[in-house]
Amino acid sequence: MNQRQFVAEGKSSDGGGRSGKNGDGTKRHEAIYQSISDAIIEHRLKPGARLREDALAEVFGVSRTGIRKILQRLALEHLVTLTPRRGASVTRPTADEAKDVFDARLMVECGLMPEIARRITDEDAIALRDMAMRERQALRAGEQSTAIRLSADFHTRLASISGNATLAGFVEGLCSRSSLILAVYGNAGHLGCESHDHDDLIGYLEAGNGERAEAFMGRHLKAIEASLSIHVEEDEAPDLFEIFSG
Amino acid sequence: MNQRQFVAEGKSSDGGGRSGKNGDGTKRHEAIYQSISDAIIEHRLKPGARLREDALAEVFGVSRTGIRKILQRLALEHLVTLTPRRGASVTRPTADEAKDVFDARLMVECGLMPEIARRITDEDAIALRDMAMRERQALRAGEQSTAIRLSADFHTRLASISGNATLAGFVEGLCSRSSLILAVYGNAGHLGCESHDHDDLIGYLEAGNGERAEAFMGRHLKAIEASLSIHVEEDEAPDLFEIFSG
DNA sequence: ATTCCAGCCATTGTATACGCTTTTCGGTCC
DNA sequence: GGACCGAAAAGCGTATACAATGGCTGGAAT
Repeated sequence: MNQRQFVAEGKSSDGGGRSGKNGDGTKRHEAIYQSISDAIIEHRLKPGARLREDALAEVFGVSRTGIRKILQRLALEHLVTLTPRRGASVTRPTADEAKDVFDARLMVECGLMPEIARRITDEDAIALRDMAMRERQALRAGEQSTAIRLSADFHTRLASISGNATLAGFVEGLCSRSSLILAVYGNAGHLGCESHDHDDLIGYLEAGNGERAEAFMGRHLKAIEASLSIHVEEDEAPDLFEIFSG
Repeated sequence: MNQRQFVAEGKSSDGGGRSGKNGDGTKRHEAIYQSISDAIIEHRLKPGARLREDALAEVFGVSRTGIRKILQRLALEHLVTLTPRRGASVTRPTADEAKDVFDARLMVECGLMPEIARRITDEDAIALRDMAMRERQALRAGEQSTAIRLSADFHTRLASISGNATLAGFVEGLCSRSSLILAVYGNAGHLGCESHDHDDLIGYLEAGNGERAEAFMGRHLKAIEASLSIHVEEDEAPDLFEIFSG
């Protein structure tokens, strides 16, 4: 069960110890952030998993300082939860949070459709079709991690076509969190955006039919949300107050 | 020009130096974050102002470590810009960014209106009217800082009534950035949400007229955006390539 | 046998130290 | 007189050290 799943990079080239102290550390940290973020989104790190600073520092060959920075960024994006003296763990979204995230996606992604239909280029459509195809392939091959990741990438890429970097960034965060929600509330075998939904959507957008794309995206997201089994699990904090208040 | 505008808190009670090492540091950092954030939103720290880690650490009586954490959080919220070896400075929003932010506000804040009209309570309305009143007072008294802050608070509070914490948080960030945009592109004397717009809006919401509130909010935000003078200042990076390419 | 308490250990929070890069200031050369 | 180059200083990036807290385990008492 050793989590050697991370690429530790060839740190043997460092010689020994703390030689290359300030060697383009920024990019290094960005790569580590991506590694952890990907592992969470692809469910290789499941909700509730503890993320110990020492362990991560050793795995990636950097000091705890850098890991802490990354963990705090992930916490701000709601991908990990930082409990004051307990450290970091992968966020386990609540039912309320899941509803909020999907409501937000419904509003923003649908609202973006008309503008996207106006601005989409041929290259965009080609890239999107490629992603949709790879997603179907991954699903058929049983690679759920890859499929989930590609689905999130599809929606993120789509939003970026709108040209609004702020909204695109927001959608990106929403998609990441949706991946976490799928990990907790998703039914195995029925996950993510199946069938040819994404292909159909590209068709509407290429035709410049923003309204139809908007309606379709609405149904698409509602279908995903409806496929979740949101059992309000009250494992921790069994609501003693409520139980004994009557 | 000493920036002693920050409350340095009574650190004399500490005795001398590094005595209270781990005394509820979390809350302390939260307070420092609020101080800096407020100073930026209220334009006491203007866009472009440099935020040196050493200086901030000394002013607030903590070490650079804590300041760095706060600065990184502010950077993620687009309130400060972190240039790799230069340190932090208050973000100077570009024209594109300003457009993105206001487009995002238009979509999200308007989209939230129907739900807010459905859920608004009497206490909400009272609190909102109070904020609107204080904002008008501040404007009349010439306290622009306070007025800007109250205007952002009003919109933020409004969004929180929707019950969607994710969207409310997004709107909060958008309002903070709007304050920065006003600092750069706003015309003095004509700033922020003037007149009785906010009061009118509360009226529509109390009447449960979500559609009318939505339309009104749309006009309100468009009016603010239109009042900006977005001169595409190309001071830095004088586009040498474009100039000499012809 | 179970529960409570105490001490230890694991792990985070904070500060400080050090190296590297960038900037700025002063001197010299053209 | 101006421009270029070198050195010093200032400030950021990273690592490491230390302190404190919370959980966990072992033991004892009921």
